[in-house]
Amino acid sequence: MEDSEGSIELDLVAAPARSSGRRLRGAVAQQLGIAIVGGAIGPGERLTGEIEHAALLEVSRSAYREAVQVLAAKGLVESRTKAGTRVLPRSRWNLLDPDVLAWAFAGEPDPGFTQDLFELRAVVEPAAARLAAIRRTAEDVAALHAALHRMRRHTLATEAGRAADRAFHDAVLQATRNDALISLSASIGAAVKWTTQYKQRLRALPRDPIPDHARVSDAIAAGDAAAAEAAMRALVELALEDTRRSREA
Amino acid sequence: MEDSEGSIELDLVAAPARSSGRRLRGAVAQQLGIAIVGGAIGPGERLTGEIEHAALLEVSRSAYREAVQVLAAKGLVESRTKAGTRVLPRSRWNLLDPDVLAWAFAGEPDPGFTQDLFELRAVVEPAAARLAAIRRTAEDVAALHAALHRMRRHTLATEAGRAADRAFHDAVLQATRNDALISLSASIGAAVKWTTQYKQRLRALPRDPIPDHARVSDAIAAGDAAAAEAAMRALVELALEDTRRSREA
DNA sequence: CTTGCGCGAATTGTCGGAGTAATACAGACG
DNA sequence: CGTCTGTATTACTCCGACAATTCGCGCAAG
Repeated sequence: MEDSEGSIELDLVAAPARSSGRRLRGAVAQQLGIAIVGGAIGPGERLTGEIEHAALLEVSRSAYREAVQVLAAKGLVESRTKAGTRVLPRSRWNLLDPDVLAWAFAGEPDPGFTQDLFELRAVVEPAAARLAAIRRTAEDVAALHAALHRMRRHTLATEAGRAADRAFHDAVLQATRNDALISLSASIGAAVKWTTQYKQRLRALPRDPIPDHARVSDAIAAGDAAAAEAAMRALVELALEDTRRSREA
Repeated sequence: MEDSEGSIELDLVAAPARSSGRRLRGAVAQQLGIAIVGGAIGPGERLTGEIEHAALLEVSRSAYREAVQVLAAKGLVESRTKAGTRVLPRSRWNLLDPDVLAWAFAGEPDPGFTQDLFELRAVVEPAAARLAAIRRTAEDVAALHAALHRMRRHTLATEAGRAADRAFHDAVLQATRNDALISLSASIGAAVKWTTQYKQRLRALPRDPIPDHARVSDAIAAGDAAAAEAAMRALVELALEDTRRSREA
């Protein structure tokens, strides 16, 4: 391959950024994943030609195949002999997979899908707050307070502040002691991250989010399930309203 | 490999059942996945020795590596140079991934996790029924009626009946027109499938599930959001009670 | 003319081996 | 006692070949 560069200038796919810690196949998977989730490839039928596609990306067939395995594991593609590997319909995708979510928000996020994620939060998080209020331990309350404290110090304008925001929501899910909900935490957290970032990008946030979060924290600490649920519902709905307003603005 | 069988009788891992349509690597991934999710390997640190482990399973390194990539994509393991591939803590697993769910229920299902899944259903499905009542189309109502009809004809004692049950719940999620919830449908559906099967296995179902489902269907068809949410909540809670009772019996 | 069967070609699947890169660990050094 | 460097181990990448599968086409039989 040491002499192929002279004749072929097919860098159009942009050399996979392997600087990102991820191994080469991870970069290939990310690249293909973004192309698929972003709609650049389309849920019809593509990716034919294993060897030629690998050559196009300037990686070996092994690396390309392992990347495709990752995509197949997330339900994005399906490989069958003779028929090639085709992109599956969107309904088969594991949209809540953290990687898939990251890929979905790598480009311009789809407003409709962002709305869907907020709706999911509106369904899950209030119920989670209710369970958390019933089952929280002293450690859970401490984690909530710590996250809230970090949110106060930094604002949502800084990455540290947004990380604290995610830590807060994660702490609520953790306190439910429900493995299925905790697993959703990774997805919810990603949704919170991307939507908050999206909201921030358009204009400075118009409202102080601290009181909303404090109300949730206090209700959970007090063990008041109904109040925790109501406070969290208000929080999510206000966040949704902010996002919608900033999109229309 | 044609002569290796004579000296080595290490079939203890049981020849990967590749008859199941799945390719060899899929069988390896399933085998490892069940071992991990089932707790046979433990979230500590294992799977060291890529070549030797591949030899143990009597597959090539390529197939073994691709299987490991699948597991890594689902958050079960993490590979790092020099340190080997270690099983990640349970909190990092994508428990809602359909494959992971299937592996979790391949052996004896963990009662605690089953309880967690029911709690997830209790959170998501009533809210989904509410949204479905608001947004359902004529096609959605037809799908609900068709599933209900199939449930009436076959019972939950037959596979066809259980498939109809899953189709019913899937139709509700579909009617929400929310991609995130629809994506959860695959997980919820798996949870419904396994828990129903688990319930069935212990003793004949003590209650007729048709009226509960019919109430949900009618409320959604009528566009009555509150009634749909209440009916679905009752359905899930009764199902949970059945499961709990059959576990204690 | 229609229908069924089998052969061939194209594509993914599987294999084994060689060389590279990264890193945990230990030992030397300040 | 802390830091640095070297080394050994492990996964990562690449390569080329062969096997398995299956779709499509042509041929033959009805």
